[in-house]
Amino acid sequence: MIFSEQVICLVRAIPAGHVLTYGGVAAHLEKPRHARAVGYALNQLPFGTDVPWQRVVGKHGDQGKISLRSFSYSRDEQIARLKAEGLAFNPLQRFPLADYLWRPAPAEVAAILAEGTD
DNA sequence: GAGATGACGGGCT
DNA sequence: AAGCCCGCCATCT
Repeated sequence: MIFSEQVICLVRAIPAGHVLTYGGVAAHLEKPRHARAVGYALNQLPFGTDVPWQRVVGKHGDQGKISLRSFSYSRDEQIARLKAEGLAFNPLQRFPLADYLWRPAPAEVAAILAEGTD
């Protein structure tokens, strides 16, 4: 299973109402410096995919932020989806990561990746 | 195989 | 506080 497949597999397992940062996804895959590669992997998702890509956000200190450099969906679209899942954004369109970060146990992550392998 | 690209992140200005 | 720069890596050309 190549890196981008692991990324998609893990992102699909993020529960509604929770988020992961790009670097966080990479960290769970035991490759903490692969944040950019995570973004690259999500970029390959087709429009209308069932993968909850909106749950992967940028990290800005202790705040989560939707700051896309280029993306087919609009920034508002991602924020709207997250609000629908219960996230409360600041006026600055940011939110405290600590309140919504998904924290799966390493064993749980391993199990999720194992399922994806099939 | 070498150079360019990108849904990143941290540090410095 | 907002932006620029640079290092990071998987992929694409």
